[in-house]
Amino acid sequence: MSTAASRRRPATIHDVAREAGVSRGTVSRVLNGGHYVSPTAKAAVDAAIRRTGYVVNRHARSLITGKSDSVAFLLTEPQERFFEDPNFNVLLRACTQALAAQDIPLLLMIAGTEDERRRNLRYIEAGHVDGVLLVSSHSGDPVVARLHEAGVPVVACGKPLGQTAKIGYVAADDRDGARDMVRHLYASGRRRIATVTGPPDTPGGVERLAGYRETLAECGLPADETLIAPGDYSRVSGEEAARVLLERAPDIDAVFVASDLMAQGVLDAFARAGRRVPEDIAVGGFDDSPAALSTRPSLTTIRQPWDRISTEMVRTLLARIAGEEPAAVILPTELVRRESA
Amino acid sequence: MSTAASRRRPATIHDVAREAGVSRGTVSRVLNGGHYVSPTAKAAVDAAIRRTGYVVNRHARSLITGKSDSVAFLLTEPQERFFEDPNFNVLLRACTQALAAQDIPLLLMIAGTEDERRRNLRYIEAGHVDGVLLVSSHSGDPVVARLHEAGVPVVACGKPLGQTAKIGYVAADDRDGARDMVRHLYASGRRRIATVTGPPDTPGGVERLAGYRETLAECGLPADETLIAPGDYSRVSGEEAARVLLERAPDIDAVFVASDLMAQGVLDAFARAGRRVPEDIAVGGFDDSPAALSTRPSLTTIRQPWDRISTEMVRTLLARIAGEEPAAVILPTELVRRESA
DNA sequence: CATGCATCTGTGAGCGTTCACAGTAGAGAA
DNA sequence: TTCTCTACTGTGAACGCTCACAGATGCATG
Repeated sequence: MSTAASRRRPATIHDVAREAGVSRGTVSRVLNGGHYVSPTAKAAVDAAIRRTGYVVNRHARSLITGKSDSVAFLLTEPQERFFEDPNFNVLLRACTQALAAQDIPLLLMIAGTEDERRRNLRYIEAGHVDGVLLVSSHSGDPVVARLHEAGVPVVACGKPLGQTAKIGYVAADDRDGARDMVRHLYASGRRRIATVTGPPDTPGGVERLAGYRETLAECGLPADETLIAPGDYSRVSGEEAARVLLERAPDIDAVFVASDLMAQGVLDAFARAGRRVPEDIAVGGFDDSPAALSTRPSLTTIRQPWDRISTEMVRTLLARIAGEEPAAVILPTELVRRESA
Repeated sequence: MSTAASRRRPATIHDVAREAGVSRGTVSRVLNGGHYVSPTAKAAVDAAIRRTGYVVNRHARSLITGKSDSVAFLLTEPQERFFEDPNFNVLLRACTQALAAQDIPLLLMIAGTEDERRRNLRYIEAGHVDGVLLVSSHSGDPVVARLHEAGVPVVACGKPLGQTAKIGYVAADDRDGARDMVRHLYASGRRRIATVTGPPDTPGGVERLAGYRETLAECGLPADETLIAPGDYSRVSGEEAARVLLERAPDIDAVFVASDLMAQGVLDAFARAGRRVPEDIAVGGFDDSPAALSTRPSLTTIRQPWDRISTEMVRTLLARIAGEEPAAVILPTELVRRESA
């Protein structure tokens, strides 16, 4: 060995027991809640643990309990989206934190390719994790069904589309957020309100468009399909959609864009076309991602409560693991007014 | 139970042995390389494994081998940076992939607060992971020393500053990258070349500034401290630095900015001050982050080979775990010419 | 004084692996 | 034939923990 300290053999529950003058069983009881342990014994064990620097061996524990005390964060998304989309960062970080508070490690799994998906599924189905935080937007993602079939507790981020299986999920109220934004545009006097949608196989794509349509009807504005341009959440798709809109309907005075990233592209396209925002056209985004602050002008948007979404996902998953039924949690969004609308 | 499939008791090595008509030992040997196993026996075991759907129980294995066959990705950074900096995404994803290829799961640990740091260290020092991929930039980060002291194999991303302990790391050639950029600015005719630096307690902050200084000297340009403005890698710090530079040295015709994120801020500030890029002032960034493509004008920058950095980190760590000495790996950067310079 | 109950404690078994070791069979050498 | 060597195989003993169970103690109740 050449490293500084040779790793000493770590203390076991035996060492602690001997040190404290009690049996293994008593130490184990102290470790697991301390019920049926006399105060004296508990104190002795606590002291012994501190003296020996004992830390439980999770492998040994898992071997007998059959639980791993860890959960997977499984991302089944095309790579690009993970690279580009700052939402994942926020979600991932918040989940890690919420789990860390319970001393549960998070295994990060990314299944971009078919091969990675197979590998990850095998790992999960082998029971190496107690549950899965799933981030996947494709409707009909086979992973969802597979996991459900295998009996692995799952909580998805966003409502899984086209899924017959009943699985738990946590989502922001996309439809309501969209309504808020379109109402806001209407309230500020806009009457030719277009939209750039998300992909139709994602909950956000579907729901935000639905919210847009509902609100137009509610405000008495005519439904006009030329005002609807498709996007795929990427920046460039926003740019392209904006070009399409300007060509098809040059008289638009507002656009509700289904993601901030696309809104960046829209702003660029408008700038290049010489349209002023918000004077000529108001632009509303969705997400309140960090990018929304750095656009010029800064972006009026719908805030998704990522911190709450994450903590709810973790809470729901742990409850699920503990045996509760799958539940759906819908969280409210919030309109953030900035310069673009 | 209400879930679809009740989790069946998974097959053990015993089941496979019985099914194949051999002993546990033989199955174990097949699992671990297949040496000293007859072709007949191996075939029988392989078939039995396929039939039973056997997957090794890693807890049982770890219990006896003393290895966890997993590694931690430990991030000890102020939160904001993780949120904002797209580099982490790329690094994290590539590391996950490189590890997945070896069937080694990655535990994500984020130590923003002192409490999280303690918790994560305790976990790592308990031997729950075989090694650590460390992303930490603060010079004198106590985590580095603690891990080294505990004898845990560590590979850092970027050279750990102010560290007496000899630990392995993988880094891009910051200094050389900076030189390339400044030479490029010089070659395009610029003679008043300023710089916005990274934090002085990070390797990137130090080395990129050193490269800048060296190249100025090499080109015969005078060293002028008023041309050096400090930043902290954040967008706003770039904006602020640009303002400072314009005030102190209004005649600058180029700026080398030590990160793309800061370069965004610089571009904004210049746009607001009415300076055209690149006509009046050329701007060069560093990182080639996704954001570099979406600025207006697009950003000329230095590409850090994140994919190679990640694979090298993983390779080095696994070698380290296998008993090799710590090594330093320096990877070349590349100048990416776009519109801003 | 026996009985019951609640609280506490120690003991053995077993979780699913790997590893060291003992053993078997067959080939080739003496 | 006998011995040695190599290729292969099976068997117990661990690894460090939890869990079920059996005892032990003290106290209230009949």
